[in-house]
Amino acid sequence: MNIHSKNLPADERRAVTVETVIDLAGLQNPSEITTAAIAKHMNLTQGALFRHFPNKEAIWQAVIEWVAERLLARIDRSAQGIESPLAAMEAMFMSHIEFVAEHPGVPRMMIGELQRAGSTPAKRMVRTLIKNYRERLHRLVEKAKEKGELPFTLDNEAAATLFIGTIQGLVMQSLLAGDMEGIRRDAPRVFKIYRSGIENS
Amino acid sequence: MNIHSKNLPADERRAVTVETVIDLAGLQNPSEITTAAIAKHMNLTQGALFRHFPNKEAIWQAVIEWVAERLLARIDRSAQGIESPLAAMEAMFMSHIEFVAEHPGVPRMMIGELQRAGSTPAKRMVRTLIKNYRERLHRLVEKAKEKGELPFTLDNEAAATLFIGTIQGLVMQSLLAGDMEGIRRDAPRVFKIYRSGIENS
DNA sequence: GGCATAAGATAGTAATCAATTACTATCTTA
DNA sequence: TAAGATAGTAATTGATTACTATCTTATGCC
Repeated sequence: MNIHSKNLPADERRAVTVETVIDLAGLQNPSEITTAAIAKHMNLTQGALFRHFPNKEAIWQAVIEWVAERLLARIDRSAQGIESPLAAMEAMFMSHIEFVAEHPGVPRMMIGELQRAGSTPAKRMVRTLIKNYRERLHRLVEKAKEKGELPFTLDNEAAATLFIGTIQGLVMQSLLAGDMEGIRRDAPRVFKIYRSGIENS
Repeated sequence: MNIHSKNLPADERRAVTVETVIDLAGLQNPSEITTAAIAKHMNLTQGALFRHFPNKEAIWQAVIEWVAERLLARIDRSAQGIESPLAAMEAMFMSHIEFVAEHPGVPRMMIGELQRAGSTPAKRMVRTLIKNYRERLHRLVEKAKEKGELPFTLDNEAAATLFIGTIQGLVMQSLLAGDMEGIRRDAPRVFKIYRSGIENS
């Protein structure tokens, strides 16, 4: 019943599909990924995909769901057991960067999804993900203020926006350079400036 | 010979096309803008577009060219005559934000272009634009160090990455909120943190 | 006022897309 | 081991895409 047998159970086939899409998104413009390309990349016929998903939108929804679960779990785990809220924020930042470096297709998909007009199910999921992300940041910033690690004068919302924006900026620069690996090298240098920024506001 | 007469000279028609594409990019996913949509939005038939552009790629190229010229001119003008390099950087930041708020389609197009695989002419132009942008930042940071406004220990490249990343992050949050106007409100708050960051590194 | 030409309209083309169909292979279980 | 359930194939659908060929009209010049 493993991945190499021809006929997979529906839930495993869906899982393989999600991984395939994330793979492909690392190689090409996510909005140009066709159902035929997905199927080919997983040695399946195009029509078979629709045995497991009602339509293409449902595939994207499943992918975003996968991302949201993994990313939040990963950053939560990275911050676990760290006393200092500021150190926890740094751990979150680095594990987020590590996640993105491992799955370069992920930020590309999220960016592509945000570009879509209106309110698709997938776009709503991205929104929810970032809302949850901001809430975690907000709690950490508040704790840091209580512990005296950050000044009470710090603008919480701006700090959260810049935290996420810093990551998004790093992703953009990597897209520009066509090299998502370099993000591991640049991230600590950029975070250092961010940290100085919130510590002195 | 104005915009409302039916038959425009070729160069004016091209100019109108560029403006139309930027308009549309503010309303929908740039990668989903069809030549039919462009033509309809400017009261022209689809086929007529190809009297003025050899293919669709050339339209995108013209748009990016328009953006690169205007944006660099605008930020250069905003920094002109400002003694303090740090104040000049702030002026650049704010005029960039103002530009983006006026033309919400612009960052969406740039982001979309960066997503494209390989190396299209338009993508190369985006790359060049950002290279020029970084050079301007680099010069200002160096001048600021000489004048004692910024510490010599500051990491120039990280500072440039975070400057651009901060803007990109603000754009992303606006895309998320579906409201590019709010960027004017958030920008000064976020820049304040960025400024503290580079001043204390 | 007639005429050359630039600009636009009309009506196509071939290619590509997501989705559906009729059918077949494989697995599960009674 | 027979029979139903599940998963996959191959071919086809209508819609949409960028692009083109041909015909028509507007504009500027002498």
